[in-house]
Amino acid sequence: MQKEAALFKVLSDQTRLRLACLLLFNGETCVCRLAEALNEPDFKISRHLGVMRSAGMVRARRQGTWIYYRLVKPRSRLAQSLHDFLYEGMVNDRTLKKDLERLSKTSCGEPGRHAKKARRGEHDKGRGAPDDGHEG
Amino acid sequence: MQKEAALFKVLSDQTRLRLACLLLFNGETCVCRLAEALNEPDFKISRHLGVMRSAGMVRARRQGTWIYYRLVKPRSRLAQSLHDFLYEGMVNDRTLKKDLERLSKTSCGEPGRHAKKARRGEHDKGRGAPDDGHEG
DNA sequence: CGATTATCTGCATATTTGCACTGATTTGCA
DNA sequence: TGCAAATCAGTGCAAATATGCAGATAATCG
Repeated sequence: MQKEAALFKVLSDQTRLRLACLLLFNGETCVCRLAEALNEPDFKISRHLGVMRSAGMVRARRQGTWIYYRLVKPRSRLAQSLHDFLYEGMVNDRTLKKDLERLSKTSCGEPGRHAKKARRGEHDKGRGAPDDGHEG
Repeated sequence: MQKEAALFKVLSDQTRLRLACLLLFNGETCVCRLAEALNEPDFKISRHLGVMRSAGMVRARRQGTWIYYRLVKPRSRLAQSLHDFLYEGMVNDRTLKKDLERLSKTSCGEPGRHAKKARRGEHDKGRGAPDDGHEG
């Protein structure tokens, strides 16, 4: 059951859990928009997505300059249960709602959008609004 | 969603995942029998049970010399989903079957049983059979 | 009370993990 | 080919975690 423990480990990090939820509720999304939605630097998001990909939880697709990530379609009963579990458990989550809200306003430089994303060094640290402190 | 991530973190350790499964499938069990079932030293099991208890996942009940642990009854939809998820995902797990098998043969000194448990220093390290390598 | 059994805790150590920084790679475009 | 933008990968550091050992605590029995 090493495999299952590893699955839980992937979701034991809040950043990765937020990413998984965003992909679950928003579908395929590119890295830069995810970084904006979470208000975190891109290399951090990239790294966590790499962890999730290594665990076989997400898959990447390249289109031009951008790389789009999506949740792997559940093939096993276990994976389907996990998706259901995530969906039911998070559908009313406050952090997720905020993330989705930010996501809807993102513009990562995709064609037809204005590029205005958080640059390296001016990310989340030290903000005032406790968006994701606790909601249970 | 810090709370949910913490829940996943508890189960991200294989020892704790095995304990959770044993409690899910076997019900309330005392520490010594759990330690025998997992073939791990008692203090290690005690530590992990402490982590699970701090997370609100299990509850302890003292009866004489022994302390019995059980999974907390799911009260939220999320917790119920997690139990279902665990049950469905692990019911056919090889490691769990071995653990349950060992558990059925345990005798931690409870009234009416013969005491014959692993002593400190002679636990699992360096066995030959890869019981829990991978089974999915 | 003292001995025994079961469980928990303090301390030290090894491993793991997250994070920031930097450089390399890939892609688009002229 | 050369340049710019975005993502990926390697390194060093600090914090968190797991583990082992020894000792402490709690309950039972004689």
